[in-house]
Amino acid sequence: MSSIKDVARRAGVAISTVSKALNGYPNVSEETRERVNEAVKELNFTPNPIASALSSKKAGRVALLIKLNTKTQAVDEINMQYLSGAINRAVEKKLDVITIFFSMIRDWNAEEIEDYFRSQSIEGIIIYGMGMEDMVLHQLIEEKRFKIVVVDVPIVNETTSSIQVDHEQAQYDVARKTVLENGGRSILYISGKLDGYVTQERLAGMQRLAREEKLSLLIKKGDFSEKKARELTFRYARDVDVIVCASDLMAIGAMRALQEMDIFRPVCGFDGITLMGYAGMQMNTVKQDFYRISSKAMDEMGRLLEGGAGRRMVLDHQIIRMQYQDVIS
Amino acid sequence: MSSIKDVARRAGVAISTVSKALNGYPNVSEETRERVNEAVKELNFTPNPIASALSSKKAGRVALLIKLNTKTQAVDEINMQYLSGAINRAVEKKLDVITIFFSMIRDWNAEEIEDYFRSQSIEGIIIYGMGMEDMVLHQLIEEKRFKIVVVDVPIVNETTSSIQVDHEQAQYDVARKTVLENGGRSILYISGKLDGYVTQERLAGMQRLAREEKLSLLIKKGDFSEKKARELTFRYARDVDVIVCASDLMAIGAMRALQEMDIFRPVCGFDGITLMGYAGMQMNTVKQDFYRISSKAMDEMGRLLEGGAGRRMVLDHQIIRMQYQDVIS
DNA sequence: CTGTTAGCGCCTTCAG
DNA sequence: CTGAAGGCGCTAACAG
Repeated sequence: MSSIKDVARRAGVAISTVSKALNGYPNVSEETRERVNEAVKELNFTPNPIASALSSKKAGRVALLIKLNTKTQAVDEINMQYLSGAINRAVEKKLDVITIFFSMIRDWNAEEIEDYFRSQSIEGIIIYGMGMEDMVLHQLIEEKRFKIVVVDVPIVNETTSSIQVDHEQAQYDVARKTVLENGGRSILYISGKLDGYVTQERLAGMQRLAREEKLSLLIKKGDFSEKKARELTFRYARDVDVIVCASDLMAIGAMRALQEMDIFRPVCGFDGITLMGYAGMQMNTVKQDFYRISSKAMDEMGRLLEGGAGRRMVLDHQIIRMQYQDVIS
Repeated sequence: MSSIKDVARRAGVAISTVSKALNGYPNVSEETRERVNEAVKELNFTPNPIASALSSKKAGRVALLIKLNTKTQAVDEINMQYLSGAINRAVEKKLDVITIFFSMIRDWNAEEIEDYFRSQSIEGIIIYGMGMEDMVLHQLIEEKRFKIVVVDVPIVNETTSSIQVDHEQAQYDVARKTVLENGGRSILYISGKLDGYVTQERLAGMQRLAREEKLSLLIKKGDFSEKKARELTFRYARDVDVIVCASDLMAIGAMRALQEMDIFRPVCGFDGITLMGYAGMQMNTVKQDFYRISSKAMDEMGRLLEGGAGRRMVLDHQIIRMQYQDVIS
């Protein structure tokens, strides 16, 4: 491993000059810059990021904080999309990324969490799947000691940006399409967990549609659980014309229940996960591009780290019809 | 952020003494150790891993190299299990982990890959999903410049350990159970990609069973593709009594084809993924505990980093019957 | 058992 | 535009 010193000697310049040349400082003549670059090539030199971080006090490390659903791995594909989107983008931006699972810090208080991140030289955190009940995370955001990007949570401050699709509009769109395609005046809406931010937004979208289209709306809490959606469907499906679910998983549960009841009701979901196809069902759903959302989140993190202020970002969504053919390979 | 210097002053000892006390060196009196610990508490001190890494030249960083299946996200749960198993274990062992996707380094040559890892101060690599065709990875292993743990690839040298379940035996077990439960003398075996290591092992297990039980065996290449398994089933299912697939995904494809053909043949899979349940099928499969495999891989990495020699590790497996009830939440 | 002294590889003023 | 010098926070011999 050659060091910057070797490069300096090889190029016949001082160490500091090499540093400047490599880091694109303006005050280096084109000639020396070239000489340095040559030396770098010849020695196959790669700068040591550890030394660089220590010296400049900028590690450029960001943590991806992910909440794994322990109940079902069916939605792992969402997290995997999040991970790959963020990581690939981070490589391009030369940021260092570490992945942290929620379960690890679940029982820590805000101070412990902060210490841990500090001890890991982490400057930024991208948070996926945060709920209203995650008090310590709220605290972390409020304290503004880290640059934070929250996905699907509408909180913004000087050091915090938020990114998400418009859940209200998306829920409105997918439900509207489903109702228009199939007809029907009464709807069973199976919502998510009440402490989730997106739950409220999606619910609002559904309510707006009901208001505008003068539909009767029966709202039940499904907690994003396939099982609950299944039970709710058994109980209420006969009384309504259409079933709108706040997640694909619940939509699958509802659909299965309908099959067992041997009655038909149009169902729509939310997320656009592959599983949908495997479950052998066809239905409308909202396709969120998790990979892209996460890429953008990392871009935004780059901005924050460079001193930008927090802001709100809303990405677009699509309404699609998912089926088996789409997922088979 | 207080530094070791502050702690030293506060405790009234030298910097190096603090370092020794904190890193559990033996030659520090109980008394000073206590004083140091107190000072640490009072100052809320957390050691700076960057400085430590630079000084000791041990970053303790390991990379998780993961091959994402771009065709179907249905198996993301496997990778997610791998990731969480390794990461959680790494935290306990105070190792730094970064995740790297195969796609990123796909077109690099061995030297570029090595430079990249070096530049990232990575000392160890855990490789998931490596195939025989991945020449650069083989080169990386042979060059022995990194500590490597390969999952599901039986290669071992001084700096490389391998870890996996006994695929030969597992395939034998699951196929045997399925044949015994259902009867039948002729088998269609839908194998994986021929350039995969596990493919060969599983095939060998199937062949051993056929030999021992005097079964007739029709072997077809399914490439781990659900679609291919589906096509092969349409074509050959009528001629056999049982269908054994080298992966759950292919088993699902086979099962669906059978449903469309409206004939029954027992099918068994391999992996034990949740999707199996969602597909609404019941069948025998091999349950691999990916989380545990990955934890063990990280343990083994710890051993290698401390100077241990590479070795082969084989974990146990289970034969289970997976069904919808098992996966619903 | 404790303190002193060099660095680790790089960045960053500050003179020249 | 270039070079010298002083750290960043910590570890690791080596003296004492």
